[in-house]
Amino acid sequence: MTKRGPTLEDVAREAGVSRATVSRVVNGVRNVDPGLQDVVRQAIETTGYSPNGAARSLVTRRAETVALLVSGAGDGFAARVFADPFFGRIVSGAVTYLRGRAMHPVLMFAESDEARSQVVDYLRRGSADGALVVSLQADDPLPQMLLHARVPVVLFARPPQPLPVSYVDIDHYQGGRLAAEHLLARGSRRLAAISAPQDLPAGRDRLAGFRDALDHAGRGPVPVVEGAFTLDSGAAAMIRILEEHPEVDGVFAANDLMAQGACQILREQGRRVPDDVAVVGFDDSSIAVTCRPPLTTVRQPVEKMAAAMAEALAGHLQGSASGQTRVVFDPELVVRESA
Amino acid sequence: MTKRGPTLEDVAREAGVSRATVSRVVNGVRNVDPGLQDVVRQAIETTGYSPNGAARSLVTRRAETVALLVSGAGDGFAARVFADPFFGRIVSGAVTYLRGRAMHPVLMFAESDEARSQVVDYLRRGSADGALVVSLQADDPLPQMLLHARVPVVLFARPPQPLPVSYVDIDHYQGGRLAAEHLLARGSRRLAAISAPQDLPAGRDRLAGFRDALDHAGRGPVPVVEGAFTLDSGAAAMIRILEEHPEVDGVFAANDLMAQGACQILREQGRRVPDDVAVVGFDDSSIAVTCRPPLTTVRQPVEKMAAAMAEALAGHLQGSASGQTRVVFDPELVVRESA
DNA sequence: GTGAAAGCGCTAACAG
DNA sequence: CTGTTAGCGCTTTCAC
Repeated sequence: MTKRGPTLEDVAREAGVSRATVSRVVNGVRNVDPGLQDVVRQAIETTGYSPNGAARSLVTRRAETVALLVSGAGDGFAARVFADPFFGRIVSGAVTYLRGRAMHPVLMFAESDEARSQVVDYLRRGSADGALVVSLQADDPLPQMLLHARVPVVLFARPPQPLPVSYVDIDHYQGGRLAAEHLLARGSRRLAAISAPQDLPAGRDRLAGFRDALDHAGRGPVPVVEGAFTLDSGAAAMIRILEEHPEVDGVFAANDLMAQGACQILREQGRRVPDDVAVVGFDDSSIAVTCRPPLTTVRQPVEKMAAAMAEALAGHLQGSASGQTRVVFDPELVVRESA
Repeated sequence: MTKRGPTLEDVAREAGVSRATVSRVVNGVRNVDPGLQDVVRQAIETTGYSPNGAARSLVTRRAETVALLVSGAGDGFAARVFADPFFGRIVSGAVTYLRGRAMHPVLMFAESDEARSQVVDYLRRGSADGALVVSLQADDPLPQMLLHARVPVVLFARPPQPLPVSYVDIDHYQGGRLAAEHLLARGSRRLAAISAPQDLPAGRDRLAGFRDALDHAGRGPVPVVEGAFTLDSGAAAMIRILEEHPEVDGVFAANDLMAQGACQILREQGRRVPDDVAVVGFDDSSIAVTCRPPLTTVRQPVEKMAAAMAEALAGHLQGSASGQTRVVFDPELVVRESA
């Protein structure tokens, strides 16, 4: 690693100009004679020069990098996170936006106290200019830690506790309503819900919207089993619902992965989807398409949301945005075969 | 962003010592009086000091960061990558190893020419010290670009063209044999294969091992349909196999995702797995467990392989490893229900 | 329009 | 064991 590439100095010598001029050319600052520009560019070419990021960051105080943080807990966290295609969409959306602004996204996992403090450290050191964070736990301390460390941050989803922070979200309540109304409209009468964790605002809102729509239609209270966003938890919830309410003919699962688990159980128990039991999921992740049958689901425009997060962060970084930015998107029902 | 945190200088003043001493304490260099150490640590505490990464990197020429590159092509690449749990395991393994060495993994996608040059740029700038790369395309130019830029790199899997580069892989040929022998041993006689892309060494080797084992057992040539590692391609291949060889009673799919696609088709066409048609997958990803029925599959110790990659890279970085490191693991058959 | 010079915050010899 | 002294490679006033 004693590979010391050429520096500005080398290029300047080669081009017969000063470091300052080379710097201006490299950074596209005008006020440089077009002729000289060519000479410099030529010199850069022949020397194979590439600017040193550390030196640059040291003076500009910018790393041109933003951290994309996924926070949660447990062993094999990265593997579990990737099990839900949801995250691929977030990353995709963020990457797409950032790429155009020449910012580098770096994905990091914060699944333990150690990992969290390493992440905060990374930001405090200035290795990244800000963070986009997706938090999977209600009691996740990461957002607070980041805020406390004065790191510019934008969250995916409104945090469980009120925090002076920017975030991007969808109207989950409305999403729950959409699911209920669709099930009702197609004729399902004995409904049940596999909810998201109720310590998450999204979980509460989706369920509240679902329930309110049902109440509004005079379709009283429904059985609810709480899931954990995983395939297994969806399957387990479905089993319990079938035991306790064998007459069920419509289920709203708070994400697609749980809906898939529910479908598997239904099929195993000989119920046809949607003929015997209709199933509505949430997210419209790739699972919705590959699931058998393909899922009717409430779509979150995740890529757009991620792009909005990146945009908000970029705004904060260049100081054009003050205070908190909060963007709430509308969900949309996507009808496929499961309901 | 005019937030200029406290510097070494500030801490030194607060503690009444020189910058050098504070630096020593921060970096855990001994030769510092224990008493002074406490004073310094106290000063760090009260000032809320955190070292500046750029300044440090500038002199150490190390970013304490390694890039984890996933290279391929196409729209929504990140989303597709995440659709295969395989990557979660790679990330998991690498992260686990790196964490202990206080190195930060940064995940980046290189799915277009633009993205690739940005990635190379990132490395050339010194923002990361080296790269672990997972390449999904036979003609991927990224490894070459990295090598050319003199970036320390370790690949996941042997590259299609011989390259003077370190890599970690498994014995795919042996994996194909394991699959064939298992299918034969359980009594399947009319076999077929859904292969991986044949421009990939892994794809060729898996198929060769499968075929050779069959030949060896006197079970002649088998129909082969090439897939693309995706669920859909597995399903499509299965459909074609059923059309052309309805008598098939055993299938080897070159990864779990394609095996899952095959299982879905088989079920839809009224074939029981494994009773009518046995299916063997490859990878032992989380899909193998969640698939119905759970897949018998050839396991790649992906987490260990990723850790080995990180270890090899770390070796190169500290200069203790010279030339290329090549590690080849043995695959292992995991028997579940599908065969 | 261009160059000279002053750091950015840190580590690493080198003295003492 | 501790302090002094040089830079690391770059951007950025400030003169010219």
